[in-house]
Amino acid sequence: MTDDRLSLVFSALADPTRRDIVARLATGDATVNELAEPYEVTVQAVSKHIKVLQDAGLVSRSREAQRRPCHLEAEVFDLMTKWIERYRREAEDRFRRLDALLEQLDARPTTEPPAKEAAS
Amino acid sequence: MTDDRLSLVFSALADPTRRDIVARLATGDATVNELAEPYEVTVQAVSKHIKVLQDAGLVSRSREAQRRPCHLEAEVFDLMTKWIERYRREAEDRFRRLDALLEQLDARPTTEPPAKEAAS
DNA sequence: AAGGTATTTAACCATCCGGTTGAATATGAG
DNA sequence: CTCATATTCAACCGGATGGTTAAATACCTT
Repeated sequence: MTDDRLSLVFSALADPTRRDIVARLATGDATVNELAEPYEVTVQAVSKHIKVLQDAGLVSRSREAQRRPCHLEAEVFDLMTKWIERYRREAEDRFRRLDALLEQLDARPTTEPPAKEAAS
Repeated sequence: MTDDRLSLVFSALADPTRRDIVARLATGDATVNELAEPYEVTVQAVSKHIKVLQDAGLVSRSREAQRRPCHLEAEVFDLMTKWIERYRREAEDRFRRLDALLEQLDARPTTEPPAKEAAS
């Protein structure tokens, strides 16, 4: 159902542990075991979290002996930012227009009725 | 489990229908019935979606006769943008530093061995 | 070949989530 | 009061999700 990229990214970041992992990876690459260490959950659970982040394109892996370090892919953030900014801007523009309209109405003499369709 | 605001917001936007509703609300307020019209799902399902958006602070309601128009609250986007931008910046900075380091190494004379412990 | 470390897979479980139908509530119109 | 409209609440269902334990895989070391 949620196979589009944006859904995967938002969904991945909806979990606090996963956001935490992203925050940790922003300071440098790390292995599953290193990432799992601070948490109480098993390393398998963290492995699953990383799978989710990977499927969302937020994390990539490499190989280095037995280890498989995780690397944060920052570009994916753009996708979110673009979406967010678009609708925020629209909503704020609309708000600004409404605000201007109200100011305009406010400027009129209050003796007149509220201008309910002043036909013609 | 996920009662923090950021989780609620990301989780709310992880659903395509809900993102669609947000997009729709960015162009103007609308009632549940109006919002439900374009979709195949029942109006109850849309009502639930709106509840989720409301709990995340993305949408507010008012009353107007029987209707309860939905209004998009754009400020909440800031929370996400801040979080996203923070880690993107960190990751990009790190990338830039690594890039610079590689360039620096690249500038060295290639006649020398790759500087990996010149043992034996 | 044998053993240790890092990681994933498999099977399972409880809970959450998005959807349904059906009944309840709230408000306005006759 | 009664009816119609708008919305929510309640109970239920199937599939996803986050967690577990136990076993398998991958790679290095000896």
